[in-house]
Amino acid sequence: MRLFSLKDIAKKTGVSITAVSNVLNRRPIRIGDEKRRLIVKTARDFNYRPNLIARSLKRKKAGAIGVVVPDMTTLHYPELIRLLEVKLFAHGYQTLICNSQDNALCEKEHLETLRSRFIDGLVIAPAENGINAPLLRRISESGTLVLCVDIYLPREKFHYVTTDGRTSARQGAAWLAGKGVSRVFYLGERQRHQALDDRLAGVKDAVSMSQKDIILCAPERGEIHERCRTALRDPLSGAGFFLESNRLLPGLLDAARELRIAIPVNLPIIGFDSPVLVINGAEDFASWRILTAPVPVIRQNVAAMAEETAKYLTVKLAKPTARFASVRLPAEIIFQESKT
Amino acid sequence: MRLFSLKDIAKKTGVSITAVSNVLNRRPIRIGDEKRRLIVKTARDFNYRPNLIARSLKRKKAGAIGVVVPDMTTLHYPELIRLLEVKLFAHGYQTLICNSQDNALCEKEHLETLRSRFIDGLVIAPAENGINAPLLRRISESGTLVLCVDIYLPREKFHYVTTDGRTSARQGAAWLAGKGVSRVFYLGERQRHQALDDRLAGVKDAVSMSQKDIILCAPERGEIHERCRTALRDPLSGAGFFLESNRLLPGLLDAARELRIAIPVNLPIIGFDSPVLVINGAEDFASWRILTAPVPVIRQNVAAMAEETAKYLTVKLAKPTARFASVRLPAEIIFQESKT
DNA sequence: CTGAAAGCGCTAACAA
DNA sequence: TTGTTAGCGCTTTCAG
Repeated sequence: MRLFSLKDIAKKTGVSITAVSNVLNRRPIRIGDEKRRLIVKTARDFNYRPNLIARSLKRKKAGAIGVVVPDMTTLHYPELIRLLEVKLFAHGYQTLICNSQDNALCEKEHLETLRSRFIDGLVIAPAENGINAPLLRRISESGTLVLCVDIYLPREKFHYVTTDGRTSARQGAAWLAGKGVSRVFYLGERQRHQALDDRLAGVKDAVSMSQKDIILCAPERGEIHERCRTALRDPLSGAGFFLESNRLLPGLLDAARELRIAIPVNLPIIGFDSPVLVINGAEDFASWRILTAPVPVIRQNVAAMAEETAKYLTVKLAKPTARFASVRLPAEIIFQESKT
Repeated sequence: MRLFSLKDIAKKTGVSITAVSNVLNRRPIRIGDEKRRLIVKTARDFNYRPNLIARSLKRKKAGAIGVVVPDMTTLHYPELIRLLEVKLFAHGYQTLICNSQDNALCEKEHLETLRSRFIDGLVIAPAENGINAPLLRRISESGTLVLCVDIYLPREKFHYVTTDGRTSARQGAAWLAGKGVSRVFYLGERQRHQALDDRLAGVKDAVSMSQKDIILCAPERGEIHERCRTALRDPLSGAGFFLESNRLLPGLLDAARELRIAIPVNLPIIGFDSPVLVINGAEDFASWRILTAPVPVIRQNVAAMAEETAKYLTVKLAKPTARFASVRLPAEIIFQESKT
């Protein structure tokens, strides 16, 4: 079944297709009030919706924004995407969300597909530290707005919206030092990118670290458990942990539980992102109980991130000459002391 | 900048556009091996990608699936969407994910937009108990495959993939009874739909309930806290809670903590979906501590849900005559006894 | 002011 | 076997 088209309305009202198009698109074209009203009325009566595909083909713009993230279920991405989707839809843009699974090939496929759909803008948290940067450059040069979010590529000219990880990490590490921690372990992701390196740099700014206290793992609980166990077996006077992301926390808790080290009382910790404890069995539960008091959290401002991203896109798409600087948003440190 | 088009290739190779189209689309058309190779080679050399917009306009199919859910950040939706996206992309479909915010108007807007983009299929967890069913019917009649997921509309003819909530709820409630619970409180969502009513029905199948022990709240922590406090103030010999969804758990824990009722030792509970405890402050932490042992969880099989959904779409799109029955997937009850 | 007409890149029916 | 051609529904230019 066909949707109602401009032609149908033109036929019904006895005016030209052009006239209908002009009226319905509110173009500043003079036309008789009589006709205008008739056109608007018929369009409404028949619930006319422009065929966005035909329009895109002609305009070479789809009214859509592509969003490519490594994983839409972890960290702050779900929330970021949700906020973005709502804001962009309010501005008349559809959002095409893609999972790159932190895999450059997969990301490339998605980018090519998005491109051949004429997206107007692309928001990306690049996979594998920007291997696809050349492709991104081509996309950008072909007229699509490219904006990095969360993960940015320092050697590329793309604008970005991210968190000022270095400053917050410095503050977080300083807090650990203030708690009497003399040996800071840094627990981070094996797969690196600039935004993560910023955090590590921030910690190094605040406290002196030996290379072997930097533990980089795949975000896989078993591996983290093992690496942390090894680290914690040493006599640990004055030890503390800085977590690059609290999504690594479960593994650390597993290790602490095994070694019967209560956190944070016997091992102060601090990390990025709110700890999310999913109870999927008695094992989980036992590990969570090793956390005996609330720990401070470095929380990124996801709402502001979405806000800035949406603003950049909508403003710049409406007025390509608008100037923008990249944004590094401050994170907030929640020093949540127990009040029990 | 324009992308490479069929015409460009035709010009470069000196054959007709049709020939190029046929070769590149692997249509069973006889053509000289010489030419075929040349075409394929030039296409690859210039990194040709078909203009999907033009193709959609012609075919009236976009190679895209719309997915509309009430909220893509809560419950099992993020995981479901992720799995779907990966599977569908592997089959050559792009996924358009939309948030209806459980708001019929917003949902309607999204549906209209999706429709005017010629999606091939629509996966929807309908908002507000299916107010937009007539629109869905129109979409279905206009040739777009419509499939309900998670939330289904019993009075409509759309196929669906959901969880057999009634059976699992019955088993869960029976477990409570087995634990010596003689008075089951049912904590559920105020906004109803069939899949939720199924759970309530299941509980009623297993235990007799008085109407006033059914507590229906907005999924808002403060309100839940208050309602649960009221319920728990009565002398509560033999009380237990059935949670329609463990996303309501935080409010219950707040109330239990206030009244110093340890869960589950003094108040057995069971509920749908894995409990997710986000620590966003000392208050949260204190409330989570009132949970002193693991509790059983009724876990929906999200992977199977995504699997069935993707299968339905891909098979039925490839072969519209294929017959399918709606699916009610069994949930799994995780009786996670503590081993500490 | 108004409308006819060209064409976006692709597909498919039809000629040659 | 191959190529020509007529659109898909919309926008936009250019005559009337």
